[in-house]
Amino acid sequence: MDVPLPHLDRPFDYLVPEALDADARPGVRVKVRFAGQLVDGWLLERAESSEHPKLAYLEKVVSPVPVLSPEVARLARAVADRYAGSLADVLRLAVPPRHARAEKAVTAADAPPPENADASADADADADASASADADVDADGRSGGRAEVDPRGWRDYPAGPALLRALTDGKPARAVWSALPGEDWADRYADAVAATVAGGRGAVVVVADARDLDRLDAALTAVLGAGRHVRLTAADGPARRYRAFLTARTGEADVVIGTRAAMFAPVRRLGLVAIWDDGDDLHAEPRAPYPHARDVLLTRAQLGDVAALVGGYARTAEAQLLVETGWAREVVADRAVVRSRTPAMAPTGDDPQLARDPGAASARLPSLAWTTARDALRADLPVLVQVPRRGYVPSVACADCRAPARCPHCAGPLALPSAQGTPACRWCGRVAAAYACPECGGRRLRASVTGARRTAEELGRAFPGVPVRTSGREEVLAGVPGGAGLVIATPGAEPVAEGGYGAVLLLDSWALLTRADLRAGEEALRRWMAAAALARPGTAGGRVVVVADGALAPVQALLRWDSAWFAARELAERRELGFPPAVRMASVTGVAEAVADLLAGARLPGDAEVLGPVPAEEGRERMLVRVPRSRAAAMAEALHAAAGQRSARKAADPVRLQVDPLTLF
DNA sequence: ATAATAACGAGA
DNA sequence: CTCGTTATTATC
Repeated sequence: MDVPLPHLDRPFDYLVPEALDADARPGVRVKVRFAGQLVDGWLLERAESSEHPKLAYLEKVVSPVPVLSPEVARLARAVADRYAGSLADVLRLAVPPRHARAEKAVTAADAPPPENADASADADADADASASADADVDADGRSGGRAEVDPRGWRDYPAGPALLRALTDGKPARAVWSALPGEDWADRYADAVAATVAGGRGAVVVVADARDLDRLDAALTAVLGAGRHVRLTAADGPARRYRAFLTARTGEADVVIGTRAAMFAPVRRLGLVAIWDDGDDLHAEPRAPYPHARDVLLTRAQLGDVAALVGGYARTAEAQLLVETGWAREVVADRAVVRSRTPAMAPTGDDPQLARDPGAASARLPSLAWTTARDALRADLPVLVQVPRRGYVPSVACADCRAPARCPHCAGPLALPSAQGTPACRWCGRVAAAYACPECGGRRLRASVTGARRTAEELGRAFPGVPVRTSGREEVLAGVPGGAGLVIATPGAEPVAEGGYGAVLLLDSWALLTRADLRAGEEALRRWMAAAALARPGTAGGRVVVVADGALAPVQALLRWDSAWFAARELAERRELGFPPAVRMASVTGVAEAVADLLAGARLPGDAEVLGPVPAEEGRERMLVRVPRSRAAAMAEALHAAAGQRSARKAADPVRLQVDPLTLF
């Protein structure tokens, strides 16, 4: 039933009228009379009999195309359960809205045996190159005794060739991959997909944004040719999206790549799920029940005996957990290879007062950063400058060592209610009157508001006569030429430079590191590594300057190019503090009475801790529930059931449930 | 939204 | 005790 009410989150039985018998197959969209009105629904399965005494008839089959495959139906149920959500909400994410014209075009081209004509004169003059039903590989998949995929690109990683072999052999290998700097990750993913396809199976690959998707698309086209894979992304609009979806559903394409809209893509004989850069917060779905692409894909792998590949330059704490629990194996390069590929890296002091360097016209670049950039430009090499975007949440940090201040009781973030007030915890509300920094013993606190106001002009003035390009929110550059030039980019928008950058400057790290966020360190490292990966190796003159204290752990991890070390440390710390992914958390947000009401009705597992309240956006508050990972399912079930009770009695004020919310503070 | 069902209270 | 009215709850 396509209603999001949690108390209706279960199947209902209907009679199938004779006339609809043929079309009423599992997976089709239907309309049924429910509580007097016509509602949309999904036909999950046909049964001989029903427990229910008086059944109504199915009103209509919306379309005979079974858009919900049994595999995806099972996955959607599992995702709903994990996230304390309703199946209907997940299905809304999993199956794109029907587009009748696109459906007609695809089924018309599909129903008669393999026809080459692209009959979509009506659809649009779409340059849908990757979806064209071009014919050298046919839909029978098997594509027989195809030679093994050349593992050359994976040879830098001792476990790499074995991974490709396992994929071709159809084994459910699970890998956490740490990419080397300078690695062409899209080519490596294309190898993995090709290896899977060579074994007669399909693949789903999810990336964070359109730029990564274009890169992967190009790499796959080079390896597989056009027609074998299809792009699935919400940015393509409803018609194209639905069309790509159907192309996968019918088995015409057995590889689906896309942004998180693709995570539920119905691929036949699925053999591999993969995600690139799983730390990017674009992988978190912003609509209920807020599933994360990594978790959806891993659930899919788990349910279906499917291989999984989680890769990035930086490793997340979640990926580290997969490694430490033995669920996945790490695929990493030897230290010697890492050293030979890494650009020369150096930290430099970041105190704004130090920036009054006589050589730097802009007075904002520390001298090491300035000279490094100058040298690269003189060598006719491009220089990348990474500048964080403005608008990070202000928080409170130790005035002496700048460690974020945490509550001694529950490790929540401290905040200063007023300039001269006493710091208080934003989670448990306790006042931390006698706060002493656990790092350095300092007793003074400061508000860490970031004032990063650097602009391209400002930096351009520091290097007169050098062409300056910017890449950011409004306009993202995919690539820049190899000669001398300055590129100013915000994190995630760094263009690839031909031949690699001669220098990469990472500025304003302080703003990244003091963010009131559990993932601040991990996120800073992720962004730095993504930028540093674009530099030439040190042996070819590539240099990276990070404007940060070299003693800080994320900086250390960058200098050594060792995000596995950092992720392990991070995960250990989260175990200590009781933070995800070491534990499972859920947040309950709404007006105070509603939140209290829901929690009062929730039969939470005995060892659940309830933290809060914390003020949330206007008038609302937020409570956090924390359980050991072994109780995760029970917690989700209890919260979903409690939400069901409330919706059944039509409680007015809505409550938002989020399992593993992206931000905790 | 609407129908069934349970709960309740007044009057016979 | 029964009937009529009103809250409650399930909705194939």
